[in-house]
Amino acid sequence: MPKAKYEQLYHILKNKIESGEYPPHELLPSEHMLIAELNCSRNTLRRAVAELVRAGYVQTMQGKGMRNIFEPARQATFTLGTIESFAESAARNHWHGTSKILDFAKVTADDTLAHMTGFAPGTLLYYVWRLHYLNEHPLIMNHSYFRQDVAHGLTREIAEESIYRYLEGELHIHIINSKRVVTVEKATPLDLQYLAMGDCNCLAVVSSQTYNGDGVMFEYTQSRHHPDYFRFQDNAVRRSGSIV
Amino acid sequence: MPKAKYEQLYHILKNKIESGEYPPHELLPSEHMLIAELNCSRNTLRRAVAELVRAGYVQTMQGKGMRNIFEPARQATFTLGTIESFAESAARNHWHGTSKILDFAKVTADDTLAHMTGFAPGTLLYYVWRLHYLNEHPLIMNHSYFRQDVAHGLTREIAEESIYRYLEGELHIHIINSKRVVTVEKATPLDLQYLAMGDCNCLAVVSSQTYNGDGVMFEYTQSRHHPDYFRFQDNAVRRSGSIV
DNA sequence: GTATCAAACTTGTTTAAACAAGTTATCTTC
DNA sequence: GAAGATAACTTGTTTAAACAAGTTTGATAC
Repeated sequence: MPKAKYEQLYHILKNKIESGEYPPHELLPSEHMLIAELNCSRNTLRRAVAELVRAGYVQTMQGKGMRNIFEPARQATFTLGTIESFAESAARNHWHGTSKILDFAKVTADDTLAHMTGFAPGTLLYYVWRLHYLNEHPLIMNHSYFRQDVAHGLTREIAEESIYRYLEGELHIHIINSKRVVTVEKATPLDLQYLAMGDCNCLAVVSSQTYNGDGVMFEYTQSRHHPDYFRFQDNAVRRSGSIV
Repeated sequence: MPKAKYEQLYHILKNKIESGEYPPHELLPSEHMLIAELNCSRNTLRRAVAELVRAGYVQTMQGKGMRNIFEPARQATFTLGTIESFAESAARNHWHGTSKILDFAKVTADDTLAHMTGFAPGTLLYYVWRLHYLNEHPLIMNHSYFRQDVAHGLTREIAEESIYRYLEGELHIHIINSKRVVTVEKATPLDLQYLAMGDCNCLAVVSSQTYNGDGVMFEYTQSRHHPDYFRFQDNAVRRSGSIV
């Protein structure tokens, strides 16, 4: 449960939109009415609305109002490839997700690795090679590198369970920010061997750099996804000629 | 040039970060100092900073300050697949981009098309089939559908030039919002015929629904990208257990 | 009836103030 | 010197007010 008031308002409005309490493609009540209904200031309401805009739920129009542009996902939505961990995604969709560690090692970043990951050369790292299964099908292969000084004490046994539960629960690391790049790459022999690709010879690759609460990048992960089960959603807002 | 003050501040700070005036991985001046330097209120500054956070330039840390986490793109960055039009992307990167219309037609959305695009069945549409070249190489194939009542008067000749220039310049349509989904699909015979795929048999597909200033979806485009030249960037911010 | 203007809406931007909460440095106390 | 309290920072949240700007409604004049 979020403690900030604007986050609570965000979820209240989001739920009313998703449940259809606010009719699709119609205008929501005006700011004035929502303020009275939700008992908040205009600024706080507007902050909640700004997040709804960002998430693609409503669109505001100066002088007119805000329109509900939410549409329920049309297909059974596989929303992998987000900042959610695999365990979280699986739980949210009531899937049976399991993982297998293929390798766990301590490495030092050489120039090649440093260039690929963004860590400084010489950085001491944990390397974790994981395979994620969904309903017994191998769908995602992850190559992860964690800074040893941040993810202190990480072991193969912990990685078997959930790395993020250890980082957040035990080490109290706050994961704040994640820069991600999605590309499509030719499948390697390793991909073909482990991912049951069928006759596809390419896969979706999500490279992410993750920062902790101190602003230091502590994780680089290259996530190689079976193309049939990869789906990446985004909502872009354009205003006054500039793209955000 | 953005007229809003917070957008000006955003660009001022963004430029200082990109140019290295603020040292990488160091703290920026505090809000207090930036307010004095930029001659603005705290709220306006914080709005600019919030956009820098979203764009992945800085990371704020309560009690500590804001850290510059910008890193210049390491490889010569092909950043296609954004909300930018192909013409805009090409111009920004000083590339020679050309387009070819393969088909232009007026169609009516049947149930299948309606299901795929999100338009209501029976909607009158323009269909535009385009091929985009970068330095003479065919890289992107677009299947676009525009509502006839919104993109009124669109012709094949206009599409040869720039559709968005017509929509924004002539019809004064404000493009506000674009919902996008990235997937990886098996290449069709059409893809192989037009896109010079080499030995790849998959490609990146960006499906987008674009809304105008009235909140009506007026465009659906399926953009099929040559895998070697597809790159999609994103920055995710996670806070207090919820993902935004 | 029609056109025009004005009033009453709507959202967008900016400033100000106060308090909450997390971090760092300093000073005190032992 | 070490520990702990305190003061002085930092960013985070909330409220209030005023004005700007776009849209709709309705009254007025013709």
